[in-house]
Amino acid sequence: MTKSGTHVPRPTESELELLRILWEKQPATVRDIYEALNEERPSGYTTVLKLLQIMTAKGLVVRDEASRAHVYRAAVSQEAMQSKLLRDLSMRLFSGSAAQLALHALAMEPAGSAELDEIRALLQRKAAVPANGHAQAARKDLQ
Amino acid sequence: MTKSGTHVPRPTESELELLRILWEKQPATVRDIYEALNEERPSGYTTVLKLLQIMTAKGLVVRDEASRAHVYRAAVSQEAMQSKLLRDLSMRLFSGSAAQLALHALAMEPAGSAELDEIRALLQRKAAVPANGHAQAARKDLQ
DNA sequence: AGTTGTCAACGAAATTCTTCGTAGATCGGG
DNA sequence: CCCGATCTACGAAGAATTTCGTTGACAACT
Repeated sequence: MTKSGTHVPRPTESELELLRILWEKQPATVRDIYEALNEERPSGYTTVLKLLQIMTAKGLVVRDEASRAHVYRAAVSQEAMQSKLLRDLSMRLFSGSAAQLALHALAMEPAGSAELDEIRALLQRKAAVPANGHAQAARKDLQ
Repeated sequence: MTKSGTHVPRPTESELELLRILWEKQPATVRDIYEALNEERPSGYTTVLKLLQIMTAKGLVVRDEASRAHVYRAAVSQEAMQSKLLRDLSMRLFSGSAAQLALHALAMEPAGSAELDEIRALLQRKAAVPANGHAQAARKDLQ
């Protein structure tokens, strides 16, 4: 029973590790993922398999069972998961303010990286469209 | 044995909940924390006590056993924990780039909030002093 | 056809997390 | 001095997480 429900749960530590690999290399078989994971840390084949089965049940990944070696894909995009976990952390530790979170993250960052220019551009855009505009488009993903 | 070692571990879900309360109200007794927690969700007194004992062993909180009712304090400031978990998340999900993380967080945020001005100011400062790295993140963290 | 290798499924052990009941010590009043 | 309230410590149950061994199916090679 594949719990075809709507809500994608928060991945655990290990599950997120597999998702990272999937976003990089999907579609992928258990063996693909197993080998990629073992370039980062040692792990058994059936360990990976079991995790993927659990993740399938949770709805974190989807699989194609057509060939003998099942083929897996992430059920959510990396961007959606980033949004989800950021919102999560901002609730948990930043009084729900993603802007506070961003401010803190920027303060930790060395100056002069290319992303800072992107951020300036984003702020410019936000200033141009005062007080809502993107707000909705930007927050349609979670839940 | 109180593991007075160097590394403060990542708090679990519940531990972080207690830390949030402590940052707000410390120093606090078990009862203080218990009552504050129960304004958010129901929980038993000994549940809170046990958690605090575990957190003491982990080094997440420190306690003063002078009076009969022990008095607890967070062992790390909220800012330090924010940095720690942000770095964590950026490693786990943003290829280690806190700037990417910040960019994503900002994109989720409604425009026009007061924090955006702070961020503009911060970027201004970073532009003025290029390539200074961690100088700013090093500002007062502990109390 | 028999042997060898790969696969998914299952179960289960080890660990961590969460919750709370119970016991024993201590304090304040009567 | 005894009673009830409050406190810490201890242990343990239940859930979630992480890991992997074993089994049976299937395939591929000889």
